[in-house]
Amino acid sequence: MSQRRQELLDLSARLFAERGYGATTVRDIADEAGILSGSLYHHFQSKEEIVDEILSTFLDELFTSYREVMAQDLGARQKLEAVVVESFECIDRHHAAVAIFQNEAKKLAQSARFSYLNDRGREFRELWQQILQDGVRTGAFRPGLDIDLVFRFIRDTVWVAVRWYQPGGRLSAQTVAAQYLDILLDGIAARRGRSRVANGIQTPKEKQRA
Amino acid sequence: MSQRRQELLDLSARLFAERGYGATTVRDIADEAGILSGSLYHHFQSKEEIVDEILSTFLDELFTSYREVMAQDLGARQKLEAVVVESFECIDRHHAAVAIFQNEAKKLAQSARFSYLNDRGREFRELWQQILQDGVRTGAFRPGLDIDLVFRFIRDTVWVAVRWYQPGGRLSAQTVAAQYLDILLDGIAARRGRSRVANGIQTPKEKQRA
DNA sequence: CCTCCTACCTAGCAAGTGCTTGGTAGGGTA
DNA sequence: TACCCTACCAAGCACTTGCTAGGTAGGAGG
Repeated sequence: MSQRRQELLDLSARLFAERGYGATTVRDIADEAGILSGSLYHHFQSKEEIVDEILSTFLDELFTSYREVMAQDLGARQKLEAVVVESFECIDRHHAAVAIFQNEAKKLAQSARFSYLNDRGREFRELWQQILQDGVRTGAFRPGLDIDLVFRFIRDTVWVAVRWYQPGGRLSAQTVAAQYLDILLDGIAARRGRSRVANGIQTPKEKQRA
Repeated sequence: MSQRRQELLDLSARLFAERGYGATTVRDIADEAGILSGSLYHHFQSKEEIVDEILSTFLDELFTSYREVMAQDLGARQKLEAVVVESFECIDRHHAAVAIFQNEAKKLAQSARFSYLNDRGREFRELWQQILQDGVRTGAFRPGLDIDLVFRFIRDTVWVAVRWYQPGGRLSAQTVAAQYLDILLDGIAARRGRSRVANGIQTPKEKQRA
């Protein structure tokens, strides 16, 4: 993979994230790169190939780290914490790709070329629902949870954060993840007899390093 | 307002929600209506006017009901409950308009015609943050909450539900609202010595009726 | 020196885009 | 009868879209 090609991918990802895939023209991309639109076709076969490569690269990395977490011997609550942290770190590292995925996946997945988006979505759901079910079974999470509903709440809240989260901004991915887990696990209502301070959540990776 | 015009607005809203505003052509709308694209311009001055009317009608109604809630003499927790319920009911009633707002507001708001979207966004944020601040001050919500962060979590989770919520489906807007509030207020973690059963949250309106 | 390769340019095509212009059928009103 | 109004059609214009075909500058390797 040539360096120039990677530059064009990064730059395209930024524009797709900002303006949307459909609203970004090949001329926009070329302008940003300082070349003419036709010259893009020396590097890529089509506009679709660009967004395809952006998304599949990102998804491959995300699911690799998800599977690492799931392979570890952890309780449901720790798995949930680890996966949430992993997700926010992914938003941090692949900000543009996550934004594109959020905004365009539904439309793109209708085309055969992007059918893997549906597969990933299914794997994603099964992974989260397994964590939730395990947690309810072992007593980590409270009984009677509507797994389907809780899954959607978590999924949406985590990933939609890409709309306002800024890598390198006031809040680090780890801080946001910790605060989010705090709300998700214990709620925002006041309560007595229990410390509610952010309690130093660690990813499995960090525990390994320590 | 002619009846035909309202039909065209509803139909356009559906298409904009499904395919996106930019990706829906005036020919798509006309086809769906069984007329030719040029004929649309008898009813509307432009494609922008269509989406403008869809969004402003929806937002006017939403903020009317929000202001009703805020005018009532309620504690922070009840206000939060009422506003969440009101929001989910709004998703139920104006499904297409909410979806359009979610997906297109950011881009549209850049144009002068849609500057009111920014105003609404600001009023929206101030309203929610006031509830959260009151709640922390009066002890209804736990101290030390990052108001800014919590606001974004709530806002995103409530409104992004439009992506999967189906009016007339398995879950009613009230059920979803109740379960969501249950998670938001008390979390999903197991805990002893307190009933965690869904606890019959009522909107102020329902309390008036009762 | 010659050949090849990478990265680009020039010019343009076919298919669409929002929107305009001039016209018409059919119903209500005076 | 004469007129007007609403709701539409027919045709097309100016522009933008993704993409293509053929060409070129400059460096690497024999």
